[in-house]
Amino acid sequence: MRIGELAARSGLTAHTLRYYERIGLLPYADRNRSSHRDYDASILTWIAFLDRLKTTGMPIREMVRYAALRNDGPATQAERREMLERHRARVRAHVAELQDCLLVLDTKIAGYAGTDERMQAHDTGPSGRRQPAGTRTPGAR
Amino acid sequence: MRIGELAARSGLTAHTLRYYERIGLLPYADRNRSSHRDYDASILTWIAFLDRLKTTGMPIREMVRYAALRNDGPATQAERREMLERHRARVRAHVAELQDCLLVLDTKIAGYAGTDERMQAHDTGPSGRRQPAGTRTPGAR
DNA sequence: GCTTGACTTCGAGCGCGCTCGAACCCCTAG
DNA sequence: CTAGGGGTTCGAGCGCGCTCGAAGTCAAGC
Repeated sequence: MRIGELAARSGLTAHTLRYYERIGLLPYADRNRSSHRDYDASILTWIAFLDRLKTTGMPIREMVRYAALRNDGPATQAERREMLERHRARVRAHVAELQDCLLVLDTKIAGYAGTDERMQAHDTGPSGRRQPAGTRTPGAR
Repeated sequence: MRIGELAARSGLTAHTLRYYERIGLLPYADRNRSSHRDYDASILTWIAFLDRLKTTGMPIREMVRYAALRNDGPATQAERREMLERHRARVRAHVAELQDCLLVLDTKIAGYAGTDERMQAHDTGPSGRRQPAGTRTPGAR
């Protein structure tokens, strides 16, 4: 597989794939006689994993470190495992934080909903309330 | 409150606070006779909310847009609400994606754990396993 | 034989979100 | 009167993760 096809199948651009090779995220690819990169399909698995690390916010230099360890063979497994465990802990913490923020967003949005109701009530006159007033969360901004 | 104290209480630097004012994230602060910014404590609530938006990955230019709408008064409430709803949807999707990634990480880490056991079994000989294999939770989060 | 298009290397540039330093001002305490 | 510490504006710089363009090579199809 050449770089164009890998780009299509991985969702990265050819530019990015070359960049990743340059910085050591992807192993140096074999070249054919025209010095075009010739990829094995198995690289897709690795790229997919890198994508997971990226999505979860691992900095590139850390991914590079992981890639280097992987390259160094089985002796580095313990260290790789520790890296992933540390990373997992960070991601879990981040998810918890996001869920916290989601609650805040919910409250805020509920506050706007309450305002809508009051405006609607105003528009349609004192007797025109469509929703009971109690729907609004009192502490909402 | 002057900028130094606000910095201390908000966790941002004075440099960042000035930057935020410059780009419109924070309202233009009143200056005292020495042209030092003089903040009201209520600004802390707004900064805390901005922090939530930032944590959840809202781009600054969008926060600036939100801040501008807020500044324009009640007429913009519907639009602000929509912004927050769209943002909430993105955050929820992102959380789901992260949870997906966590499963992958779990699997990967479990794989390394399996290797550890095999290595330990090898180190200590066929009869020397320290932990029953069943201790390992295969699908653990 | 020529065009086309996918590739190569190389180095510069970009968008984001700050971060920092220079040069200056003002207030207070010793 | 002076030193120090906090503030001011302004514009440049930085780290990250790409992104892009220039200039050249090569193989296939007309």
